[in-house]
Amino acid sequence: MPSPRRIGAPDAKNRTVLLDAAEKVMLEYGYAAVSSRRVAEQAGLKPQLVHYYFVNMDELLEEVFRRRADQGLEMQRKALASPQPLWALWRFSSDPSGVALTMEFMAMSRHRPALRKLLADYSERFRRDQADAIEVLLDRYGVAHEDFPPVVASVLTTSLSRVVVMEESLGFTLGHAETIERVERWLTAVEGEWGSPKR
Amino acid sequence: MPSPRRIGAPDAKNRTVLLDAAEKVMLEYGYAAVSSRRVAEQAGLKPQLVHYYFVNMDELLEEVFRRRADQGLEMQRKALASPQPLWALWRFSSDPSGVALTMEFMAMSRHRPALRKLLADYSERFRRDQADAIEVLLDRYGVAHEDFPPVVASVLTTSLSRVVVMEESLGFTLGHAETIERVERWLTAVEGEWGSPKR
DNA sequence: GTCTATAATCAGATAGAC
DNA sequence: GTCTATCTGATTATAGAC
Repeated sequence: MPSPRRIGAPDAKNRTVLLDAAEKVMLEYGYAAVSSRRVAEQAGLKPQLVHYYFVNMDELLEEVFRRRADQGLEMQRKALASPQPLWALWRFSSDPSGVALTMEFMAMSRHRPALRKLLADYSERFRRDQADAIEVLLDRYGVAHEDFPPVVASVLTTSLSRVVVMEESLGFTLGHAETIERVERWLTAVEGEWGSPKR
Repeated sequence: MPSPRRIGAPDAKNRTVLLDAAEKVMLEYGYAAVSSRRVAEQAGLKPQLVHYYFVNMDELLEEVFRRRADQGLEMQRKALASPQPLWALWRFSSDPSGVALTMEFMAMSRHRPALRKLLADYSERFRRDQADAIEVLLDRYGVAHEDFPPVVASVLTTSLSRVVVMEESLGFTLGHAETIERVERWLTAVEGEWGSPKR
């Protein structure tokens, strides 16, 4: 009943090479281009090796996501513990390749139940970490937020950064400067200029 | 030099059937599933007919986008001319299939220059129409907006509705209720409850 | 003007070689 | 434990039949 095919060790060097290659292909050409052949070509390996290290293409994609998402959670934690946490969060959320990969995975997930579950779970962790940190920070800065739950600030940050970065990648920027200016003006008011913390 | 292949008339019945089928496949299975075979199957036609009516798959995709985007612009105009224009805009922007298709096209566009240009052009028209209408409406409602340009309201509306709808399609809704509540509370304040205009 | 038979290429996956 | 030869089917596209 179980797949009789043997699978390469999780820590084998070529496995990592293939994961890196898959991520690069996805970023550069989109998820639809992540075929065993293209990934192998990018990795400088034979296409069949993809099927040696991963039971199927879905598993490869899931591993790419998991690896990157774990890195992201860690980076976000560092950002939220930095001297200007809200600024750092805004900048982290506006990272073009992070946004691009997230969008690829979201589009892809709509019809892959396993991947969708994975995305939903990680999204929840990202938002929860953000909301928890924002709550502490607003209190520390003395910003009233009885009628502005921290989780709403998290949704807002994610929404604005994602859409602005996505649109920018299309070469469409109408309204971006005005929007970003307002976000950054607020950030400066509570945390000082980016790079020179208030306290 | 030019393609010697003959192409079916733009108003032929089967051409429309194929466009409908392509849109449906895209919505249900994602852009990567829009192959001549799947589209033809959905349309109840032979795969080769796709290549008779469209020079290639990219052209088919472009036509699907153009058709839907034109419909969308028209629907948005109607929404913005309705008795509760801001409510109508919010609801229009939160249409799940509209958002899903937009996301598919955005993901797809990252590496198809022709499609990207098309998307950027239409995005600009959507935003401009929104910003222009919002400006008139805020004045009419007596909402001060010296420091809140209408185009920022447009960016905000698009960002929030898109991300919330996308996340919902993943089954991830943390913070949505709180966010939507605040948007709708504001809409109610300026235009009355949805369905019962203030004036 | 509309559609089909068929070529050329590319995909995922596996059994088996080293 | 690592990799390859190879099968099977899908995909785009064209040349040509009705």
